[in-house]
Amino acid sequence: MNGIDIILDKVDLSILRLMQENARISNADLARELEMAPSAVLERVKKLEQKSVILQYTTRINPGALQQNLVAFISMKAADGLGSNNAAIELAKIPEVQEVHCIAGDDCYLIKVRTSDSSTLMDLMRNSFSKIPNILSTRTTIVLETVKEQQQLVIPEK
Amino acid sequence: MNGIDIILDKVDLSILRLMQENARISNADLARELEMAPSAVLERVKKLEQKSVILQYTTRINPGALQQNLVAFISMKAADGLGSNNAAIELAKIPEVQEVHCIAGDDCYLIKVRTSDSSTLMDLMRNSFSKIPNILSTRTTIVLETVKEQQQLVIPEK
DNA sequence: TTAAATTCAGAATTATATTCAAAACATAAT
DNA sequence: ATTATGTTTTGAATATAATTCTGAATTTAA
Repeated sequence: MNGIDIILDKVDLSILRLMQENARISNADLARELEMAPSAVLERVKKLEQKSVILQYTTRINPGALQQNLVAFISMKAADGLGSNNAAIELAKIPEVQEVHCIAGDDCYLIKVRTSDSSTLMDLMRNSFSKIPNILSTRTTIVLETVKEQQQLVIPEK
Repeated sequence: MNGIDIILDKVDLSILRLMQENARISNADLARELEMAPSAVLERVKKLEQKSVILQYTTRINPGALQQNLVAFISMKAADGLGSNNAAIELAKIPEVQEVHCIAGDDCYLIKVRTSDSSTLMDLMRNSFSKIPNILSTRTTIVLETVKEQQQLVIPEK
C-alpha cells in the first residue's frame, strides 16, 4: 500500500516531474524531452499507472469560477475506539470534504472542507456531519485568504 | 481574479467534471461523451484554459512511492503588519510547503507541509522557516494517517 | 555463462488533434 | 418582424500522435 518495493529510476522521476507539471503532455512530447522512443515512454507510463505510482490525472479548477470560495479546517474529537476510523471514513464520503487526517494530540481528526460560503458550510455541518455518530466536538477555522494551494510533490533528481 | 464575470453553461460544467476526474481524457472521447464535434469541444477547452477556469492539468503521485510520507500542519503567528503578507509569500516559495492560508483567529497562518520524515521536517524548519523574518511562533501538528486527500471541487449539474 | 526477463527502438497501423470555411444559432438593434 | 453582429458548431482535410508489434539490446538472476 505504500512506497515499499517500488524502484523508480532517473527516467521514471523525469516522467513524473513532467507529468506532475502538465498531465496533458503528449506521449510524443514526453519522448522528445526524454530523448527516447514514444513506445518506450508509453510502456513506462503504463507501468507507473499500474503500480499505482500515478494515482490520477486531474484538472485543477479555479474555485472562484464555480463560486467555491470558502475553505475551512475543522478539528474534531471523536469517540471512535482505538483502532477504529469510522467517523473518518464517513467524513471522507462527503464530497465537500477534501481532506481527512488523523492527527497527534488532543483532537482526533483534522479535516479540510470547501464550500461556496459560510452558510453552505453551516448547512453541511447541520445536515451531514451531524449524522455521523461519535463526533463529540468540532472547532472550525475559517480561511480568510489562500496564498498557496497545491499537492505537488518534490521530486528528487535521482 | 475571481469567479466573477465567467459564465459556465451545462456543457462547460460537463467538460470540467470529466477532466477533473481524468485530465488525460482525449479530446475525441470528450466529444463522444458530450455528443459534440471534437472541434467544438476543443474550442471550449481552450477557452476554459484561457479564462483561467482551468488552472493546471496535474498528476497525483503516490507520496509513498517517493518516500514522502510525513504531512504536518503548522500554525504560525507572524509580525507582518496588517495588509502585508510577506511571511506567507516567502513560505509559499518553499516547495515542500503545499498550502499557505491566512486564517481567522489567533494565529495568522496555517500551512501544510509534506516531507519524507520528521527529521526532514526539522531540517526544513531550521533551514528555511528560520530565515523568514517576522515569524513569531509556530505550532506543529503531525498527521498520523491520512484517510482522504484531494482537491476536487463539487461541480454542480447546472 | 547461459537463460529469463526487462527495456528499448523502429516501422506500421489506427486514432487523434488541429485548422479552417461555412452553416447554424443566438443577440441585440432597428 | 428583420437585419446585422457576433458566437458557436459542424464537417472535412491534413498534420500529428497513440498504440501495437517484433526483434534487438540490455540487465538480472540462476
